[in-house]
Amino acid sequence: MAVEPVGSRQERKQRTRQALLDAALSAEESLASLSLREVTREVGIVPTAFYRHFASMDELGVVLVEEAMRTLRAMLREARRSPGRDAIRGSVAILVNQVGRHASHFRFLLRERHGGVEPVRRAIHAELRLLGSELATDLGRFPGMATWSSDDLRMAADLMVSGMLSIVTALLDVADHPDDRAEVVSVAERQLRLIVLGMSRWTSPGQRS
Amino acid sequence: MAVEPVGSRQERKQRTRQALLDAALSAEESLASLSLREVTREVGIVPTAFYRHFASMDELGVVLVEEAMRTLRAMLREARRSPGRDAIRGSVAILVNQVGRHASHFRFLLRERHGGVEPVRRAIHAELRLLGSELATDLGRFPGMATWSSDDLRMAADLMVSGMLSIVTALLDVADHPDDRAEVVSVAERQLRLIVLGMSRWTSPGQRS
DNA sequence: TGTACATCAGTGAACGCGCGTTCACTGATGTAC
DNA sequence: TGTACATCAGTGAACGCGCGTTCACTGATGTAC
Repeated sequence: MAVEPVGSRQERKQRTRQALLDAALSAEESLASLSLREVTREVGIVPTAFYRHFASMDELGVVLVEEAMRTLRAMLREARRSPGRDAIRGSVAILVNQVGRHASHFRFLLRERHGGVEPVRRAIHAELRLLGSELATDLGRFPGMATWSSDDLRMAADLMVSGMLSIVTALLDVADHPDDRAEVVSVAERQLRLIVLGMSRWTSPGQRS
Repeated sequence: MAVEPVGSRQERKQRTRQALLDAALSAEESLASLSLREVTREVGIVPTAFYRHFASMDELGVVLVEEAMRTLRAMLREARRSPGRDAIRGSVAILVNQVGRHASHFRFLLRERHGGVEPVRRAIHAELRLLGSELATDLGRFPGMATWSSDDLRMAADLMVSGMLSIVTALLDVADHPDDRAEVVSVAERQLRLIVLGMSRWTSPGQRS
């Protein structure tokens, strides 16, 4: 009783493509030192079949950036509409949850952001800049920050993005040591609290004038 | 008139060793995708001569981590004893200066921190943790922070280290666009100011009790 | 429903190349007397 | 100062290996009639 292949030809192609993306994402090493042959071996196809899906590993890498940034965006969207009460604790909890569920996406972004191959680095860089400007717009809608200059909003947004990334870094570092996670969470919450405290006392040029 | 080699055998060996380190440091790619042959080619020796100096590229990488961390430490030391007046502006100026002078060291640390090969990543990770605890001790000596709990000191120190790293990232990103540097400096100064403002209003558990 | 043809994801052989590492070596530098 | 020997940084040939990419192919799936 041979196993029948499932789905249309198009669907199966799509599945192979996703398997290639997943294999590259889950590798320990950076894309720069991951070979096309390793990826196809992992997926179980012959090396030459790779070209049915991507023109090069770089192209695959750029697609992975888009995929990972979609995860990051979804996380921020969730954090943004989290119920008030204790917004900081809630945001960190969402962060912990999402980093746990999509660890490979976050690991990929951090790994390729500085160490990656040029087109991938450029893609990440562009996406993070975009994220910063979106967040700046969002911050401007907060009642307490309505009077901030757009420059200062951008400054605060970038501070939050880089803060978020360093929290993600710390979470990934303790992914294998569950006992240390509580400590990381506690530090992250206090760091955010300190930043928010600073923001609450900040005097934007718009207000100074 | 042939050029005579300069220095003792030991001195010349030392010079070759440093040339290998410099070649690896200045490469665009991560150590993981840099070949031993590329490095020796750059230096102008035969590949097998590499082994007179290092057992492997990993070993060379760990030495580079030590070298780069020495630069980072020197920078922090300089910032620490910078004249008061405007400590934040002064610290950022030192950062800009050092990143300009030792760009390759900072680029190396950021590149290998997440993307690098395992022993190098581990070395960087350990060094940054150490740096954080040193800085926490220093912060505790500030008059205004004498009453902070050691936990909160560590939290603030880690926040400053990660903030510093993201400023370094931004500076390296604009290394080729001198026009954007002033903007990056302005943002960095305001971010630090915001954090210091938060710290000045922070109530450590030690004070709450 | 059946037939003839087109499409195309995956195959497998082949290629030239750069890689890390081994090994025996060379010849200038250093040391002991 | 001169001689005999030891050291050792760098050489060069050789190896087996995995790499990316080419090419002509196969055979199941899809489409037109």
